[in-house]
Amino acid sequence: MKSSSTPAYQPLYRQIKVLLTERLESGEWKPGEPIPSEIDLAQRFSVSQGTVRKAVNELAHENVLVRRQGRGTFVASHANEHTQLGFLRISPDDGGVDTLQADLIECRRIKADASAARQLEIETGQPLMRLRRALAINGRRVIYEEARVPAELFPGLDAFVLEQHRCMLYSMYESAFSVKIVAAEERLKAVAADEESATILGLTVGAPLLMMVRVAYTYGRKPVELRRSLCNTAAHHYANDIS
Amino acid sequence: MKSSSTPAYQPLYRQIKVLLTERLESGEWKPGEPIPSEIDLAQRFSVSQGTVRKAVNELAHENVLVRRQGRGTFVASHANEHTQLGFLRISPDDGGVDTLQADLIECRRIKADASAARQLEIETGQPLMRLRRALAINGRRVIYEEARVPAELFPGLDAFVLEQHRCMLYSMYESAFSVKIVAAEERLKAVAADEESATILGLTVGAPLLMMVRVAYTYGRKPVELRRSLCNTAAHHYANDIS
DNA sequence: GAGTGGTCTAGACCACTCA
DNA sequence: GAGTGGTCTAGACCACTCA
Repeated sequence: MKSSSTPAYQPLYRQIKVLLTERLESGEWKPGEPIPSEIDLAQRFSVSQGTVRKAVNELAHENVLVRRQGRGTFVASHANEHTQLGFLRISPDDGGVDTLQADLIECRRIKADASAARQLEIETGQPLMRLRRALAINGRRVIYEEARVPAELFPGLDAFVLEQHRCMLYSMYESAFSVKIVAAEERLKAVAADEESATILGLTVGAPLLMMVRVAYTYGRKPVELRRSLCNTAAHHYANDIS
Repeated sequence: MKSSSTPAYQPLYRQIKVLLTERLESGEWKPGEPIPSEIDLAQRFSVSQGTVRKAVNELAHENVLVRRQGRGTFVASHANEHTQLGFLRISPDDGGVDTLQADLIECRRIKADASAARQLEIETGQPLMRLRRALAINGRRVIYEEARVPAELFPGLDAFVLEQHRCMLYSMYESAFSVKIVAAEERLKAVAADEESATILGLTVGAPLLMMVRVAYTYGRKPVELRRSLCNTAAHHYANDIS
C-alpha cells in the first residue's frame, strides 16, 4: 500500500483547482450561480486561459461545475433535476422516473455510535439527526431509507423544514444548510425484508430487498451523510454504466 | 426526446478519435501494444499534437487507451489485472479480491430467443454460446452466472478453450477471439434464490441474492455479451462510486 | 541522452447565447 | 455585436522511462 500523501510536484492547473475549490467551499460562488469567466479567472490568478480551462474541466468532470457554451460556467446545484437524478440510481423497469414522493416517518436527534462516528469522522456520542422516510416512484412506494447527518451541520433541521423541501434531501442540504453533496460511495447487497421494512413497503417478511449503503461527501471529500436504503426491486432496478 | 443522430458540426479532434477507433477495431493496434506517439499521429493526420492529445485523452478516459508518461500510450487490455477488476464490482466486505476461481458448469450452443436477439442486435434463432459457471472469491463460492454470446463471433469456443483461460472471460474474448469488451450496462435487483442457484451457492431456496444483468459492448457500442450473475452478498458487496 | 507523455503559454478563430 | 466557452495551432519546457 502506498501512502496517500500528495506528491511533491503539483502542476499549476492543480493548484488553480485547489484555489477554485476553496472559493466554492467558502460559499463565494453559490450553487446555481455562474463563476467568473475563464479570461477573468486567468487574470486573477496570473496564468493563461488554457491553465484555467484545465482546472475547470476537471471540476466539470467531477460534476462540481457545469459548463454551458456561450453562457458561462456554473456551480452545480441539486436544485437542478439532472444533478438530482445522478444520485438516484433506481428507476422503474419500464420507463423513467416521472414523479417522486417522500413520506417522512421519523426525524429525531440521536447520538453517534462508534461506527457512524468513524465513518463521519466525528467523535462517538456526538449528536446526529436521523431521518427515516419512504419514497414512492410514479406513485408506487418502493424505497424505505434512513439518513444520518451530524446535527451540528444542520441546525434547525426538523419535520417542518423537511416538509418544505419534499423529497429532495440533497437540494435541502444545499439550499437550507449550505452543505453541497458532491460525491458518494455506495455498497449494494441483497437482504431479506425484516418486519419493519416489510410493513412499510407492503411486502412479506423475508422478501428480497436491494440494500444500498451510502457515504455522501461534500467538498474536500468530507463525509457528511450516511444513508441506508432498502428497495423493492420487483419492478424496479438499480442502473449502472461501466466503462 | 431528441433524435440521437450525430450533429452536423464535429470538431477535428472528434474526427481524429473516430480514425483512432477504426484503427483499434481493425486490429492494427492490439490490446497491450503501444500505439504510435502523439507526434507521429499528428504528422500522419496532419493536425497539431494538441488535437491528437484531445482525441487520445477522451479514449483514455473511456478506458480504451492507457497513457503512461515517459513510455507511450497503450491499447487497454483485459490481460491487465487492473482492467479486469473494473468489470468485477463484487468484493469481500473485509478486504480485496486476492484469488478468483471459476468452475465451468455448462458450455453449449443454443438459439437466440427474441429478447436476447433484440439485445444483441441479431436475428431471432441465430446460434449463441451459453456458458454457466460458478465463481469463488478468495476460495469462497459466491457467484453463479450465465453468459450468452453470438456463436459467430466466437468460433471454436468450447470447454477446453475456457479451461485454458480459467476465470477471465473478457481476457479470453480478447486474446482468443479478438473481441475487446470496452463498456457495459448493468441493472441490479435483489431476488430470491431458486433451487438451482441455491444448490450451486450452498444456500437455502428463497435466500436473497444480488442479481446483476449486464449487456457488454465492444468498439462502436456493439453489444456482444449478455450476462446474468447471481451473487450471495452475505459477506460480499457490489461497490459503486457516484460523482 | 533520446524519446515519451504532461504542462503551460499566447494567440487566432469558431459555435453559441443573449440583449 | 459583445461576451461566453470550445477548438486548434505552434512552440517551449518539464517529468518520466529506459537503454
